[in-house]
Amino acid sequence: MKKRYLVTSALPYANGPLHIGHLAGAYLPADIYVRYLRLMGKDVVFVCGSDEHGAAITVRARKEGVTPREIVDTYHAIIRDTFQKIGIEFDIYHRTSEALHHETSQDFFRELLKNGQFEEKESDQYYDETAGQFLADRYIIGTCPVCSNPDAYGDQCERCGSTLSPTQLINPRSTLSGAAPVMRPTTHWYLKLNEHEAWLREWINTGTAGGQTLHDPADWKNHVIGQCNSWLEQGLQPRAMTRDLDWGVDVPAEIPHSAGKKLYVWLDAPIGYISATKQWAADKGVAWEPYWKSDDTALVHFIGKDNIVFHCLIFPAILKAHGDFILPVNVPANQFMNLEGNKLSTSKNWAVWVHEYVAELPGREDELRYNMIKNMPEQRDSEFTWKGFQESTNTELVNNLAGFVHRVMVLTHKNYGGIVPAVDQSREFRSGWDAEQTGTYDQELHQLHLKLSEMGREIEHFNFREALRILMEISSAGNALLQFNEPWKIVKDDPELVKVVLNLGLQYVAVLSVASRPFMPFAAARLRTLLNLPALQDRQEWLDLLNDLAEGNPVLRPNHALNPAEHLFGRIPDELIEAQVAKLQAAAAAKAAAATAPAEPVAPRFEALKEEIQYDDFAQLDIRTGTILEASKVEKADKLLKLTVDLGFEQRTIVSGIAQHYAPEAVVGRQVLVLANLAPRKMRGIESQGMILMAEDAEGRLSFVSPAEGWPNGWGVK
RNA sequence: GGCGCGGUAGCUCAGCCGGUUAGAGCGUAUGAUUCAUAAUCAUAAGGUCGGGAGUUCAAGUCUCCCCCGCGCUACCA
Repeated sequence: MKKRYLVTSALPYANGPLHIGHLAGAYLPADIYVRYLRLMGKDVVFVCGSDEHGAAITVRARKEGVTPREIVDTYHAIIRDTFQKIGIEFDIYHRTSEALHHETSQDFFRELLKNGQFEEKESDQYYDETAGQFLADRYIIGTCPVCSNPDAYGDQCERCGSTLSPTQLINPRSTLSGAAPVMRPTTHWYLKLNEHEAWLREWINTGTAGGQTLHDPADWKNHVIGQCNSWLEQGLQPRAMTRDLDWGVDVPAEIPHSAGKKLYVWLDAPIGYISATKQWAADKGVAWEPYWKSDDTALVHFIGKDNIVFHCLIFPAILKAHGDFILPVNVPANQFMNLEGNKLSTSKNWAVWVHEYVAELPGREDELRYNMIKNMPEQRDSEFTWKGFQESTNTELVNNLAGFVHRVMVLTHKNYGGIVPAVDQSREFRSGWDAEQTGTYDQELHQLHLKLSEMGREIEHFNFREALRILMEISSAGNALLQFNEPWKIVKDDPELVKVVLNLGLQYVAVLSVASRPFMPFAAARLRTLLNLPALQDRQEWLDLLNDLAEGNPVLRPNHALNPAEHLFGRIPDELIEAQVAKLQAAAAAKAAAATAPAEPVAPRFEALKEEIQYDDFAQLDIRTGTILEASKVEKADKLLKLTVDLGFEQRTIVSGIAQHYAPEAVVGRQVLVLANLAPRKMRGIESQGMILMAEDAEGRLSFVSPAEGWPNGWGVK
């Protein structure tokens, strides 16, 4: 293992909140890894931050009539808060809008320029002559060539998901002025990636660079290496590192032609890792360089699969081009997590938003973490379902884990008043790991040692699901230990054996209190409290535990007093997941409805006037004031409400087609106008004795028309 | 269109460089048990390893073709 670790998670883009896919992809795995390293006493820094630049943010700001700064401030706060609540514990959560980051990125640009890594190239880009500026891809909309969506963006069509370039759009227009953009030449700095191709190929496939072996490619995931080779085989092309943008890091002003140019995301976001480290070091009063420039540091990037080539090829090329910097020792990219059979989609609002989860299911952070780790998309895309979430919580966390802890605690309280009993370590009993085997105290502690080190090994190799499985194996073995030895039964005949079994059961729980922390930090803390052990401080408690177990030292000493038994987890009732599923579907349906609604407000088209009539024609209508007394839905009718209306001199039953606009309870007490001499008519078996007058607009919205408040019922309208 | 990664029990997923009867958790069935949030433990049933062909003494594991999912990428209107 290396001397120190620098762990990064992909910077979340600050124009929206986090969903479970983000969590499962880049943040939870990193958090597990880092928490484990801390418990092993390693020197580790875990950095992240908001990625706050780019056209998508300015587009959104324009649409909402606010400044880009307001957008990023809002989401930066939400995201930071969400991480904290779900227990993702960064050493620093920075942001790319900080001055420190701008300086760091600009220094990188200067250094690369000085090293001759760039070539200036001219290309044609769309330009808005009215607004007087070049247009980022996002600023151009037009008809999608694939699905004919008239409002596709220049980089992507949000309806069909196609990746586009602005030149593919049919009838492109600028979102700034609405004008058709024109092509105009512009100059940018291109990183000569082609010159880095050879060493990147060797580094990816053999782990060696500059004659030095830096990592073992066998430790990298298949899909990561495959994706990189896919790119390498097509040949790397120079890539623009600057853009014509209005929200980002300026190309340093002293450089000719820099006016109006911003650093493109690849010279911005990943360098955010470095800026964050610098800020952390400054806050802490330590040097940042060893974490980025020392061979005995392991740099690990946690990302989603969409980010592979940038973290495995482009960013390493940038680091190498700069010189001094180390390369990542691994980039354990995860695949994607789907939701209830469909891809997560922000634009379709098909997502479980983490900030909503922590608000709606407070105190259940670990239940989500557990299910996400259990289904983490480590090797391929995986799936989150609310039903699965309920099952994993109820069967594994509540039944197995919490059940085991509770029965050991209860039995100890019942038999020994909550005091850890002293034991005769020579006694043999049935091992929890094998019903056929007898075990001794020493052997069981040794077995726990093996399981704990096995878990550590899996975590070190980014096999978090497997590590979690072993955690549950310890709990199951604990349950079996009780089951095989039946302390509740033998307590009368062989009290000494009961002491051994329960003491050992408590050692299992103590091991769980440490081993569960990387995965379920909140539950781990509760376990420490139950056992009356000090809270974990990330001071190599895992390592100490390994050593103690190896030497046969129990974690909980005889006569140690426990706290009262409490349940570690609570069941998730059916209603809770039904509500979440309904919410998910409603949100998606609302979004779909909004998408099909006319995109632009069309000029209102009033109905043509009807044929002229005489006063006598009007006088035939007997319109009266009335008040709705009762209202109820008509069965098997979507639109109908059955109303009882007071006309002063009598009450009428009136069936009215307003159910889709008004809930029954919302119309009771309402004053209305009633066409009182309309011939009765049966609707859905109910005779309607009149008609409620409503105003209706072009979109079919309805509104009651009524006399002024407090007007008596039964009087005519002239 | 090209490239990459996947397609394994009802469900969610492991299976490294080819080698005894293909694994785990959940679910199901049966039995045991009652300390514990109708929890726990044991046993069993269940898969022609996407389809086809080939290499090999031997293939889920290698090669080729096809189908499906996902990702990256090209090009065209």
